[in-house]
Amino acid sequence: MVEFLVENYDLAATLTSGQAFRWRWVDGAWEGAVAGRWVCLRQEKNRIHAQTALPVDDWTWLRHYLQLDVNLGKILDTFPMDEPMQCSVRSCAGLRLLRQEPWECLASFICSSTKRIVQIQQIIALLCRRFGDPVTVPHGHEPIHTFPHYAKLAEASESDLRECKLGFRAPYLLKTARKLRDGEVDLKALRGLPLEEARAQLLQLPGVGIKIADCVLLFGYGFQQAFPVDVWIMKALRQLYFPKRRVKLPRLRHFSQTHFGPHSGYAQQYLFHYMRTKGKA
DNA sequence: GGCCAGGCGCGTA
DNA sequence: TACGCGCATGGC
Repeated sequence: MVEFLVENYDLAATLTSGQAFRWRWVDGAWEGAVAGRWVCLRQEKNRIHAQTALPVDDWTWLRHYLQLDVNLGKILDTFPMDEPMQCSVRSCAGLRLLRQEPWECLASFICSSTKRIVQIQQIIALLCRRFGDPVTVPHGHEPIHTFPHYAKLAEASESDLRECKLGFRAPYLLKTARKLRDGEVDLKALRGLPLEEARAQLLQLPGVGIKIADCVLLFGYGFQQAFPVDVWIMKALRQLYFPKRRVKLPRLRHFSQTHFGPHSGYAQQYLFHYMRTKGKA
C-alpha cells in the first residue's frame, strides 16, 4: 500500500480514455495488472492510493506507468491558444498519457481497428484469460492474467485467436507475434530512435499502419509528437479547424504535425477525449 | 436492419 | 499516387 501525491491528475478519465484497455472499475477502485503485478488504484482528490497483492518496496514501475513525474501544466502551456484546443483542455483538465509496455500496447491496437473501445476491452480480456499467466490476487478479488507474451501468441493458431473474437485481425496479430519472436523487429531497439525511424520499424509489422504505429509510439514509448489520426481525430480536425471545406487525410496529417507544438501527442489525446464526450453529461 | 466502430491491405485506374 | 472495397463482430 502506498499513497502518491498528485496535482492535476484525473485517474478515471486517464484509465478510460482509450489508451489502455485492461482497467476494471470494482467497488470504487480501479483494478488492473501492471508489470506483471495485480494493482488496485483509488483516487481521492490529490492522492492516488495504490494497493498490490504482494509486498512492494520500489514503486518505480507504477510511477513510470502513471507518469507521475510529468508536469502537466508545462505541457498544457505549449498547446496552441485556439478555441478548440482550449475548449478540449477545459473539458477534462487532468487527463494524462500513460506509459504502457510496448508489446501490450502494440497488440492491443492491432485488435482495435474498426472496433469500439468496449469491444477492444472484451477481445483483450479473452486473449489474456486464454494465453496469459495468472497473477496473484488478494483473497476475494477477480482473477487477472498477464498480457500474453508474443512468443506465446506466436505458438497459437489463427482459429485460436478468432475464438477470442479477433475476426479479420487474427492473422495480423499472429503474423506480428511471429515476426517479433523471430527477431525481425526488436521492440526494445525502438527506444531512443528518431520518431521517423521508430515508426518505419513498426510499419513493417502486419496489421500496423500509420495510425496504430503512432498509438504505440505515443502510449508505449512516449514519443511526444506522435499524433494518431483516427476517425474521431479526423472528425475533430474537420469540424473544429476546417469546418468550411472538405480536407483530405494527408493534409490533416500535415496540419497535425505542424499546429500543435512539441507535445502534440498530448494535444491529440485531449481532442480525442473532447470529441468522444461532448454532448454527453 | 442499417450504420458505425481509436484501420489495414490489396486491387484497380 | 489515389481511391474503393472487403474484412468480423456487436451495440444502438
